[in-house]
Amino acid sequence: MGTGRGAGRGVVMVDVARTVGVSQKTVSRVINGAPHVRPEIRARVLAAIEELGYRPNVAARALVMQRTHVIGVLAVATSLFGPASRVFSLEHAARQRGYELALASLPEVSPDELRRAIHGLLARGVEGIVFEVPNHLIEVDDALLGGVPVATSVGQIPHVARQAVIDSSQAEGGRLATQHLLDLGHQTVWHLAGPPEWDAARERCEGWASTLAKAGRQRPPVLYGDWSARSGYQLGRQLAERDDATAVFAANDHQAMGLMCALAEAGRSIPGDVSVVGFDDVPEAEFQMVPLTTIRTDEAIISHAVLSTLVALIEGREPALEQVEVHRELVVRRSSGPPRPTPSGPP
Amino acid sequence: MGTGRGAGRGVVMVDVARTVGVSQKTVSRVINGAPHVRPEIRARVLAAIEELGYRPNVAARALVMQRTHVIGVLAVATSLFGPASRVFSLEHAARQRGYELALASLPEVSPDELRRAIHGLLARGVEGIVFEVPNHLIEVDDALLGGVPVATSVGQIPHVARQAVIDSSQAEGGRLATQHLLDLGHQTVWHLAGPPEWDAARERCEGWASTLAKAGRQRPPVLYGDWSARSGYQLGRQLAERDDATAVFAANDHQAMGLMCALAEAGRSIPGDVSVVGFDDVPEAEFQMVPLTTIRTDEAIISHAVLSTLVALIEGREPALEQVEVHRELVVRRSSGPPRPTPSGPP
DNA sequence: TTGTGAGGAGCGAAGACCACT
DNA sequence: TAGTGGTCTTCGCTCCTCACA
Repeated sequence: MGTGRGAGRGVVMVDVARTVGVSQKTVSRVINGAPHVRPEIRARVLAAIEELGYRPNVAARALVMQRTHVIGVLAVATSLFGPASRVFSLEHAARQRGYELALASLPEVSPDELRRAIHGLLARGVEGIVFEVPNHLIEVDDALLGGVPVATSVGQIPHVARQAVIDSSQAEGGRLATQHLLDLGHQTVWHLAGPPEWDAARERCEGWASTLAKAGRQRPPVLYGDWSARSGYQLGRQLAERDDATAVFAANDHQAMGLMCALAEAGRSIPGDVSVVGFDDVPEAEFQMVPLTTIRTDEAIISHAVLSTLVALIEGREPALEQVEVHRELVVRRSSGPPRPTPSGPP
Repeated sequence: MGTGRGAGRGVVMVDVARTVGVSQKTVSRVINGAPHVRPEIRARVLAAIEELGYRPNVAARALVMQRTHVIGVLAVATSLFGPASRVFSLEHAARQRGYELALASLPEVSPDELRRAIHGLLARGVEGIVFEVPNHLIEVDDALLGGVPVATSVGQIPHVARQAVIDSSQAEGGRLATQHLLDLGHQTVWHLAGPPEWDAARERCEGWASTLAKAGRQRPPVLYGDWSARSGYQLGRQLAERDDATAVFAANDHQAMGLMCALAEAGRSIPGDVSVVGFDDVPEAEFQMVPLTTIRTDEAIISHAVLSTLVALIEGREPALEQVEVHRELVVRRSSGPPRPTPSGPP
């Protein structure tokens, strides 16, 4: 049963036309700002629209225009700060450009789930898809996508013709963090990486590795987490046992928090015994019990760039930019400091 | 000129019908699982659909069915953990019921922005709206909503006929937290509340106040924050100066983190000098340098309840439940403990 | 001519109704 | 008379064509 009608309880364009005494086409012109309508008629039409509470029917418009103005977003791990905030800034960017988002957040990260989700998005008539998933998962091709363009900031997707890849140069952040710790006088820097399937994790790791290499420092083994505070804690327990680790760069703030928790538990002081640098500058990083030194990124810029290029592809233009200048900034707080002067002997 | 078409590059139902050699109507029947189609024909139609890569046109379907199956979500403060995770679980709940979400996240919280956002959602043809905003903002009425039903877990909305309010009994969490601290032996409990405009903040505060009252304890003044770690820190600096505050219940984990930061900065130990209890159990609460005692809630249940009732309203049924049994659990970690024995000597 | 408006076709799918077995 | 399946119309809107100032 149910009324089920989304808006305007059956008031349609022709009703507006009739109350004003013009043709339906004229009302259409007014709504779409088309020319050839006298100002006086325009005003009367607008008044009638207001009075009747008329709202255009999106479905009818989409049908005839062959456009839905819907962009799909495929996201995983939306419980994490980064992915979640990216979805919201994508939504914001989309709305600014006259599009809306269709969200598909994957509960599990499997190629099969991904295919299903893509099917779902296409069924909803999306005109483009943004991938916010680790790109090892993305086993897609043009056949599956039905020619719909895609965009991502997580790295190139194979076998897809119409795609825009935004290189957000995450490595730069890794360099900043690592160099900061070296500048403080640490011999070398350990790294709690994110999952290597994530492009962002690989790039941050690469920035770390290259900085160490350039400084001619020895590179400790990479410890891989999964972005969670828990994984940071678990890896941190290993690190806490060895006293040659005086500086650690964690791939995100939550892993850094877990690390600090493990260090505190082991009785190691921050930054006295171990300096910690995170990545993201989540709002609460500043207010940890030891305020966290971290890398701040303007994620909104990346989202806007991703959306711009995708919209360009959708509208048949060549995407303007593929490299976006992202402002990355080191925010120094209390979790990083110079190493303790080494006495000649270990404890 | 872009192609702009969302799916299936122009393959429409008639094409499927022609390749099989049946009428368009028969294909429609197969797709919608309608009766009166021989299994053999059904199989051939399905095969043709697969082969041609046919995808139903959502706009056309929506037009003729007078249904969009879109539910709007109006959210603010999506940078916070709570609102963000609620949006995602709403999305999940909606998808399970065959609906999709249209998201409108408000950058600023003003009644004017809210009206604009509602207009936007209605223009997108939403069949119902979920409010995830502090309810003091919600100045709406049926005229503005055009008769679209609403649902919320943030409290009753005045002047709206078709609405479902889910009472998630947040007060219970406040009681659990406060009682826990009293049970540990604290004389009384301070409260860092959330912004009083939020129903959730008021309820948690009420749970705290009533527990103190029932125990016959003196009630310290309420300190109001804004959910952020920063506000927790600022209020915490005030609290850190007075040594009669031995136990604090913060309205969410992030305020609790800020509080712990301020306490640590002031040299007060946790839980030795001050016990802290949060609310939400964000994933990193367990891995703070002093792991945070907090209240865990199954937010997903609330979201599902909100969506169920809204869908019931949309489909013209009477909503089944308005009160939902939410599992709230005290998670005891290291940030709470017994008070230090007072030097003057207890009785 | 140059605005300014009306009328009609059709987008893709589903429902009412009819025509065969 | 059931079960099948086809035909025609309709949803609300935009574009095209054409009529009138």
